[in-house]
Amino acid sequence: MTNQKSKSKPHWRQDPETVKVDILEIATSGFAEHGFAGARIDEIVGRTKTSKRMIYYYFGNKDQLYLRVLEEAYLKLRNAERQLKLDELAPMDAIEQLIDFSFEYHRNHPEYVRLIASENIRKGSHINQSGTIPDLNNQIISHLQRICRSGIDQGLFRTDVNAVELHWMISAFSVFNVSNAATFSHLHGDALFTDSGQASLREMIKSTIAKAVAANQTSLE
Amino acid sequence: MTNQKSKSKPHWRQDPETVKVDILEIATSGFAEHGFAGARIDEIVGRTKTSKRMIYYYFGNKDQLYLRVLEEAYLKLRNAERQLKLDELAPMDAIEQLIDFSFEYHRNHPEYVRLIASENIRKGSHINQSGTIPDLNNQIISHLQRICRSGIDQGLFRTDVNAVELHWMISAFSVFNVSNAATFSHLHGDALFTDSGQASLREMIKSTIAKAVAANQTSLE
DNA sequence: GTCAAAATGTACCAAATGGTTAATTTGTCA
DNA sequence: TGACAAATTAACCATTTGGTACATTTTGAC
Repeated sequence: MTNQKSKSKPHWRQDPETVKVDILEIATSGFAEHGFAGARIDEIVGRTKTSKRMIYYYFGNKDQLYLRVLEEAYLKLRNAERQLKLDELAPMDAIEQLIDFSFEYHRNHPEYVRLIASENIRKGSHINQSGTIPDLNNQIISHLQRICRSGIDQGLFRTDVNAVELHWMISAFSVFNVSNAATFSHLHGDALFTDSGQASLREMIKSTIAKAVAANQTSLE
Repeated sequence: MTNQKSKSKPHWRQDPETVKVDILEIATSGFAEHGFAGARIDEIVGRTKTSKRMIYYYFGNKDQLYLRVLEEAYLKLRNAERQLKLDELAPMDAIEQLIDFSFEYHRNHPEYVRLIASENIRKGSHINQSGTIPDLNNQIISHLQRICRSGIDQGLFRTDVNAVELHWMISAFSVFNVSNAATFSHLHGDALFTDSGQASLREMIKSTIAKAVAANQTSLE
């Protein structure tokens, strides 16, 4: 309505960076909302400040756009993860803090979980083409390995704790809690998904994993 | 090539049940493979013995077909689950057997996991319209409740174990193991997804959950 | 100021896709 | 046996969708 259409000269400023960020953000929510196949380029464009042409200009096609979105999502998670100061903590505290972080991060970034769910439906066809993503994810494992080593050395952890298995467990809880919330709460009620339900779930997870990694305290056997 | 095209009269027999089953089976694999949005009616039809018209004749449209596929998948899981004779077992054994079952069932029926993953991307929009599915899923919870009650009464379980939380945990492990296998194994290696890796994962889950529900054995506190 | 390269807008397109129309055959039962 | 409903085939359609052609404007270097 109030657009300056009367001006004879259409007038705009070049701003590649902002355009790219804009596209990437909207595309993230678009793909997260509907999955890769369900997302619509036109719908994404509609919510963008720019035109469809720009998506193809900067990102090539739908697949490449999705890959960039995925890479960005992984990058953000691992960046946040890196800011944790786990090495200063006692091993068990470090693990509990990591669980807290993981649980809350996934919960607060459902778009990350959904992107990965969609990627798994595609059997990882996009992630396989990424050069950057695998590197990022070594961090968390080696971090966990340091913690495990330390816990074992101090006699606090079972000697056979495995960092990858541990990460698998923490991820399973954190991811499932978000990825399957819709069907689970529909089938079994939403008690677990209220704020207090989530808080107690998180505590349960921590104590569950703590018991799983803890060395046997009894001297039996 | 060898089709009887020369015959002037096209010749076929009516067989509604077989047609419906055929469609449902192929549709299951189609939706599981590509998700709801990614599945293509034409592709499904192509693998069917019947024609596209039949899908619409019997199932109405893509959404309703998907709903029927989903319902069928839930039905099969709960049917299999019902055949477990858990009530005859000691509480802890019952839980471990249930974990074994759940873990293996999901692993052997990835299409079930994938259908639900897709359904969650849609935020449960289909499952919400099903009258049959919610009923089915009460079974497992009440089953777990009996086990928990029994375990608590015998002093074997913590008094605050919660059947829904327990089901949440078992599901989280069983589902994540399949739903995120593609990305997880790409990022962290496939050691956990070989036969022996899966077996040890399963054992770890059982002992982890066993410790989580077990009453404190020490009389400290 | 000129000019080429980068950035953007507008209009358009071919293919894919979910769904339908119309006609034909099969089965059933009075 | 013939009429009528159920089952099935084959061709067709409107819309959506990812992607593009082409013109135009902005920017920065010289």
